[in-house]
Amino acid sequence: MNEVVVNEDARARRRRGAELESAILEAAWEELTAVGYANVTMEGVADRARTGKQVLYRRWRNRADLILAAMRRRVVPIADDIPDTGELRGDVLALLRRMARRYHEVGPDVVHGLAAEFSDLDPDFLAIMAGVMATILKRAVARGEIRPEAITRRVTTLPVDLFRHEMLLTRDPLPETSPVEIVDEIFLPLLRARGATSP
Amino acid sequence: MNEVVVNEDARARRRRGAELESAILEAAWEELTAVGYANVTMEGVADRARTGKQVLYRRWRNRADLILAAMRRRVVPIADDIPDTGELRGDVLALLRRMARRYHEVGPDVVHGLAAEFSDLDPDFLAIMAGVMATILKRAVARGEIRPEAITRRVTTLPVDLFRHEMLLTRDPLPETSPVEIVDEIFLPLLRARGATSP
DNA sequence: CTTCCTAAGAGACGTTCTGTCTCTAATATG
DNA sequence: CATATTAGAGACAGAACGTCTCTTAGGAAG
Repeated sequence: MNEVVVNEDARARRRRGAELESAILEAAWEELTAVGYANVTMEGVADRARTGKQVLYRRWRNRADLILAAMRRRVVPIADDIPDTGELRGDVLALLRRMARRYHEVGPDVVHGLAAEFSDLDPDFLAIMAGVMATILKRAVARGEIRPEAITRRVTTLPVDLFRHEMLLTRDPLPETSPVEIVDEIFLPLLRARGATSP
Repeated sequence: MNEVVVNEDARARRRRGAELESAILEAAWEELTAVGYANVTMEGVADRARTGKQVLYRRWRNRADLILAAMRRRVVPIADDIPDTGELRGDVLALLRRMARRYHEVGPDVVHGLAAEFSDLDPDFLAIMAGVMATILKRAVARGEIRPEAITRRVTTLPVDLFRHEMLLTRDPLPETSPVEIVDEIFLPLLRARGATSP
């Protein structure tokens, strides 16, 4: 008894470099969705990828780094195309909805797990979102929708910050209507008060 | 060899009930500040409190519950006295500053650690803050500072949400000026736009 | 084709912490 | 004084971490 089934042709093959890395990240993602963020272990991922722990540790310092890398592969970079609907309201709405889509793609469990592990957010990530909003606002200024004096750092990041607060700090399912509420109830009225030109 | 030093008079005494619980929570807090949130262990707390792990597990289900309890003892309940400066601006500022004081009392490491462990916030806690803000706004309405139609759920929680976002989602030291900026740059202009009566 | 070197695959290992269990003796309660 | 709790102490099994070692596949170099 205790026979070792060698699974011959599959076992002979030995993956390397990028191919192996891909397989590991794929396995990590599967493990994530299978057992949930809290229960992902290096051993579990290694087994699923049919490799050893050492191979994982050679590439990522720890669990969090590995999971983050696995997630990054899954997520479409958000700064690549900045919404441009020809109207401020549409642009901001599109941006928030894109955030919501990402959130649901990745899954609340993973988002919360990662937010927990890293505790603070990647400053680069915050800066990227601020940059996207800055561009959107700049275009609105160019169109004459708002006056440049209305814009401050805090005003710029307001809608994204509010939406992020809602995504990360509650576990309730994200209401479909949040982006519209944030834009119509908070952001646009505020800009109006701060001297936008058009109603 | 292997002598057991009995530390006679201190060892004879056996604490119970509330006294023991107090000592444990005190020890947990000391451990927290000594080794940092991530490195607090049940064993460490038990040793520091000169008791056994079982005594801890009899009272709290796990590490997070224990640390939360230790923190709660340290923190002045926020809903007990609602700021009442006679002016909306002063009230909101006072509330945010009270949040900041708590944050610094407890310490960033602990706040982030707990936020991480629980991932989402205690819904009760969110509700309490919303209630405090609701009272502040109600008083402002009574004074004629703002019109009741200006108030929505989202408007009510706005300043607290923004400040919380800043406290929890960045690890940068909290700027002294944030409360003023949130109130003067965002919250009051928004209320003005939504039909406050006084400038 | 032969040789060499890097790193994959496999698993053992020491460590730390968790949470449970067990035993005894101190102390509160009646 | 008698009895029921439960504190104090520590052993224990289990999980997971991160390190180490060993053999050997497979690419690179001659």
